[in-house]
Amino acid sequence: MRDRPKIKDIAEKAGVSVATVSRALAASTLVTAETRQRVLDLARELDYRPNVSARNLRTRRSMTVLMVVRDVGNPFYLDILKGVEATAREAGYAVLMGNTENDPARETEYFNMLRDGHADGMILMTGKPPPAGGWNHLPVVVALEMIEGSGLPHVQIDNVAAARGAVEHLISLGHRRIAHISGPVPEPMSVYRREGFRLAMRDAGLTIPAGYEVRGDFLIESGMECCRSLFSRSDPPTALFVANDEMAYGAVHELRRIGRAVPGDVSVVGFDDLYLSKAFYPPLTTVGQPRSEIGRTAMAVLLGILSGGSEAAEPIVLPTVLRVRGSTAPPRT
Amino acid sequence: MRDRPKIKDIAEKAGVSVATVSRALAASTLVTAETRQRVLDLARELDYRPNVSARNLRTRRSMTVLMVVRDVGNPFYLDILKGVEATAREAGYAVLMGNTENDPARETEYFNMLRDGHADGMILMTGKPPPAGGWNHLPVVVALEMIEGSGLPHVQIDNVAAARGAVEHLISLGHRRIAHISGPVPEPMSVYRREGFRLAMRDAGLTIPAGYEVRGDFLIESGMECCRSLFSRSDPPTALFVANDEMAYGAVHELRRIGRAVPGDVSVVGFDDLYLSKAFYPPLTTVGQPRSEIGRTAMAVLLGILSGGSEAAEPIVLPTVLRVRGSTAPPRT
DNA sequence: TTGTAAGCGTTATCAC
DNA sequence: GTGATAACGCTTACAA
Repeated sequence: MRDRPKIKDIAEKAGVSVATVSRALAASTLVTAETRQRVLDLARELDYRPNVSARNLRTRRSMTVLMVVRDVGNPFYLDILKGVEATAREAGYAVLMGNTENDPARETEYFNMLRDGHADGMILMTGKPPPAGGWNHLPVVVALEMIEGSGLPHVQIDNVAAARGAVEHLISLGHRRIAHISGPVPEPMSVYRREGFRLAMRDAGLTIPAGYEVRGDFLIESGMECCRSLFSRSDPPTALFVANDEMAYGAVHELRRIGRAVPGDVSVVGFDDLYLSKAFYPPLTTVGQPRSEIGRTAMAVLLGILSGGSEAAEPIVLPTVLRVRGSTAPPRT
Repeated sequence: MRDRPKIKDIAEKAGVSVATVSRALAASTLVTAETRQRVLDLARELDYRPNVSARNLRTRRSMTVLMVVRDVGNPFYLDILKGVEATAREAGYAVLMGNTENDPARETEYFNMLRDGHADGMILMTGKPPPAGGWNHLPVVVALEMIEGSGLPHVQIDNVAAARGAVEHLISLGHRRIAHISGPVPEPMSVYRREGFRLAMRDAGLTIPAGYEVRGDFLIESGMECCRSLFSRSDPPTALFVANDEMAYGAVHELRRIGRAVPGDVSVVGFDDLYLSKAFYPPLTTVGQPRSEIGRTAMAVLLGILSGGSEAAEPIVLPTVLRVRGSTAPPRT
């Protein structure tokens, strides 16, 4: 940074004005090929790089987007980040990481970064709406989560239908006593997955015994605890629909600990298809989400907004797929 | 961004000069408490936020650091990122993500971002040195990897000793025929872990049969393939030291596929202690790295450099711990 | 086609 | 203590 060559230096050496240099560098047509080449050669020779702060100040853009998640430590976001990063890079944008840890102060702080010019746009995956007041028409795309009534563009999956399909799989195997380990309801994503569970059960004419819906927090340990409570009952389930893979790992772990075979005694279905679920034992039956595509699509939508396009009013819903593996089987008869 | 209030607006409303406003906002002592309060109230009222581009241009700092990894999709980096992010945030820095995919062009591109003012410093985890020429004394901290002869500050673990300890564990259980699935040698990290394997074997007076060292690439599939080649031999090993957990998952998966029990027939030790290894079946014996602390420490070192401190000449070596779990046992007699 | 000059919104250096 | 004012390095009317 210190003593980097600037446009002025190139201008002096080339015997032209700074304006011409700027135009040449921008590949403007308003400059002869000859002078343009001279400037380019000089720039290369001096190893010139434009100062981004100066450029940003002048152009009022940062060519940076902000990706805000609840927890950077969650492996679920990896492929999404990867998709966002790839698409952003292609378009010349850098990606800033935002981590809220569900802290409201941090959430608004990241929105502020949009206004102070830190970033031009945001991909929001916290499920929390922008703070009220003057926050309209922000270049924000909501991914994964749903922020109802926000009017923001969304890129998501159909959680209800996906969950329903997963439970229907269990039912079609012959299970009747199916329990659900949910996410942290009343967050929309958790509510929708639970809703899918309920719909599938209802349509099959099955009742959900009291206490068969247990609330978790999406972490491994929580899967273990919820599982423990379900299997301390006198009427334990023969199958579990778990709201995400991590809790499913925990549930399987706990089942093994208390001596129940998976899928022999209990079938388990997860949600997310983390990259490890296929190497898990038993390989986990789970709902696959197109994470990488969610990231790429969200970034593409954001790019559209940033280049002045109109925002799509309808949420973009990407398809999921049920991956049937070794953790589900017919119930023991 | 558009039509945000600026210092000038506050100055006019407060009836003072922009200089005074700037000073008041900076909590300078060169301003009366009274005017300071007036400015602060006004700033809050107008919902003022300083323009970062203008500030960066003037101060010649971006208050941003760049964290560059080989593959953002690798879960191994999660806790490190989390540590970096937390420490950076406390110090008022934002974190930009860089992803090289081992592409040399990208690697230099991220170094360029340091020079063009995109970021003030970098935490480098690619193992690739800065491009030659004029790159001296860059505010770069190398984490995890080793870039020998670079003169850059390092935050790392002792891979040789950690690997050695893992293999000694297998030896102490009574194993004699121990094979090694390595990372992509000749990369330093992979070489060091293999070196630890060799030293432990040598010290125990054990020979390593030809072909007992198989080269992987740190991914699950590679663990499966390497394992397959080892167990197609007439003298298969009774224990495996695998250079990372992901390949260990793959190896265990493959062992199960060919009907070998873990740890009954074959013991397996991994490296990294990914957050899933304890929920894996069998729970994986592995070398635990203080990932979060590596991230925090690397960022702290970088902050020291950025605030003008002298760089530590000696690498900072953080301790590892062997986590003995269920994937290792004495060999079948 | 090129040059001149006016900003972009701050912070820092002077005076007063 | 406070106020003019000059940078910071770039882009872009407007002139020539």
